[in-house]
Amino acid sequence: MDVSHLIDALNTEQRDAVTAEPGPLLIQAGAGSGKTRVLTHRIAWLNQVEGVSPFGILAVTFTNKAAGEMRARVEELLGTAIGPMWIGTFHGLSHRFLRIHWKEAKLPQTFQILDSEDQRRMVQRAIRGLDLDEKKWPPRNAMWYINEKKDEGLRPQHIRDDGDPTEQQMIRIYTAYQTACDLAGAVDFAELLLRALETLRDNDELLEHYQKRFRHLLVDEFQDTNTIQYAWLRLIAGDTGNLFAVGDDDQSIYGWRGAKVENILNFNQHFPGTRVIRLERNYRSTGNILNAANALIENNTDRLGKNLWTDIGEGDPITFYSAYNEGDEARFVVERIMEHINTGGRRSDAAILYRSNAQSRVLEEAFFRAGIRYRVYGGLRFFERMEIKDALAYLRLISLSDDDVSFERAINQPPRGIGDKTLSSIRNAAREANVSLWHACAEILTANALKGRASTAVSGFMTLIMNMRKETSELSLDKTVEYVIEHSGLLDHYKKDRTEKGEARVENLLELVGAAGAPIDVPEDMPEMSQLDAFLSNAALEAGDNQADEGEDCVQLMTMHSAKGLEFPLVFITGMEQGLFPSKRSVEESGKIEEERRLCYVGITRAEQRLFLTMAEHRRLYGRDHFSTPSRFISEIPSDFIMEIRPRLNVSRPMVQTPQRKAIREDNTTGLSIGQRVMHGKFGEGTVTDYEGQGAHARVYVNFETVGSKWLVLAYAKLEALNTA
DNA sequence: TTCTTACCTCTTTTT
DNA sequence: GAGGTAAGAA
Repeated sequence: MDVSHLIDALNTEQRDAVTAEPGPLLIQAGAGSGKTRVLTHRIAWLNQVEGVSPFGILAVTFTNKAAGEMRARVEELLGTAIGPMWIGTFHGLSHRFLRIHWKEAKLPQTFQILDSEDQRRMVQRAIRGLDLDEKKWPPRNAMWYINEKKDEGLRPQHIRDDGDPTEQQMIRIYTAYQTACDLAGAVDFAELLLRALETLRDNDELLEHYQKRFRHLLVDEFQDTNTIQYAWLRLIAGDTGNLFAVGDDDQSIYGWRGAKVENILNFNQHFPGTRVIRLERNYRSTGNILNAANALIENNTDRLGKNLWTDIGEGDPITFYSAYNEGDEARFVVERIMEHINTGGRRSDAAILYRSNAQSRVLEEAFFRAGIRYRVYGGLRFFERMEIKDALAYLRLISLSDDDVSFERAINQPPRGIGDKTLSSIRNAAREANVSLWHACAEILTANALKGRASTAVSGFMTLIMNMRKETSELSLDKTVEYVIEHSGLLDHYKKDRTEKGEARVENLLELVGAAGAPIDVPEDMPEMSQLDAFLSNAALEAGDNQADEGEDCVQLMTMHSAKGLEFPLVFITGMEQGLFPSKRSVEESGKIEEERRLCYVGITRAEQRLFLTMAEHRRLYGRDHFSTPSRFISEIPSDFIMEIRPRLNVSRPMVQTPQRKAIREDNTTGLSIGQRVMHGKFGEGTVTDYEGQGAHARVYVNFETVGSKWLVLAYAKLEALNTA
């Protein structure tokens, strides 16, 4: 068979990777080195040359987008559909597994998936159920704790509390939450993975079956795998499976949510005889951009080490612009993009990257004023919108009335006279009898334990749900959705809101009907799943895009995290300020700075031709003023590759409102003004960026060049004011 | 019960 | 500065 189309366009290293003998393989793929191409060609190679059936291949990614892209590209290479191949996200594939083996996993057949918001509510209920103060035990923190433990594969009984009361309390919350989930047939994201892992591990027959079936495993973005994902891979790979891992330790930017770079660094130990292949040739960026990236990342210590190169040529130097404030920064960016457009460039060539989402607003305003179309990534997505979640709650109740999260959401939305008091008596009854809210309602009603009005309202709600179930049982999915938004009263409820927001909500609800009309493929190995359940699971797992017109030619705004895996001819990294990027927190916690630097590396390597770095000397963020020095990352880029441009003279100096603001706040009794350079005996030189308090309590916030920002009490810290030239 | 006003928090994000 | 939650007023 002629397989030249699979290898002809590849360089030597890529070809080595694609055609390697079976066995553990670690591909160190630098940014822009063609890793997706290697992955997809490897799959095609396995199938066409090694004769591996699509059934025997499991390929896993982190995002639905990446999974979809991989599937499409493999199908294109093979010229045929590859339906039975397991290509998907860790969560998607675990979900598929659990739908098939729900009995072994001890789940109800119609188990529901909780998204983050559902999960938070569920944790909140557990906390209230334990009679804990929500102020002291914020649901969100408890949720983080639970997810962290689940991501490490830990159940409450596995956690050692070491007598720590906080830990003990968290374990109690975890336990209560898990009990509630099991009762409601609810599975959160982390649970999908953990439950799949446990089911496989504790069931020899299943394990043997899947180990035999999936002789070839391929993983993308391997540096982002966390403990449980890695355990999942190792379990399925077994001792003889072939794991093909593609990753880049320099692009590991998700340590804060449990990703373990160690999985790459220790790969050899777990898989003896691992062959390592490095892809260092970059096909994306100019020499200047790559050199800057290489020099920056050199400052990290824990690296496998690699150096990107290109023969594209040097290209333009990187530009650094220091703006007066965030408005001036935005203006600079907009002007550069205007120039680009005026010389025939496309808007979609340009990406504006920032560290935190809060930075997008000023940029958005500037683009809006300039009349340039833009698109912001991140934020609320379609299936996460309030009105959509309301409608989904009704649909879930139709499918499984024991779903407590949906019950709480639907029962008084739209308002039907069931208030806190009635609801809490239902909750209590449910907790005491250890049954779902729905079940408790039924019992309360037969026992006649509610007052007249509440009783009518509650039984009215139950009848409504039961009627919906009956009336929609024969309807198609989109007709079901239509029926539900109509008869639940949701549509009328939102129609009453005549504001723009309300109108958008009504539109979204109608769009949901449309979404339900689109065909959804229930994979053939999940035959027992109803259309409705498939739709609901899909809604949770793939929350949908946040903006409809994706194909439009517009400027892209996003965080550096969400830019990973993307590339643009023209890239702006904004907010290059000490304290913002690297973030204040990462400077304070030791060891965090390296991940921050990797994030910067990711940002830089997104650029193909032109890269602009900008900062604002003065920035208002979260309603507070910040005065900053340039990010240390700027100085880590050798001056050969970067060109600093001075502000232009025709820019009217924007208002730095310190005088008025001082009057509003309090008198500055520190004797130091913001922006003042100071010298500290231990910390060295720094700049005053804030102050607070009076007399003996007066403190100043100083941004030191070497140790970052610190609050200092003036009475103790001997600060020497320096003259600024 | 429901609507309105005060208070708190606040990196990064996918599933 | 905004969004979400919690206590007060109609």
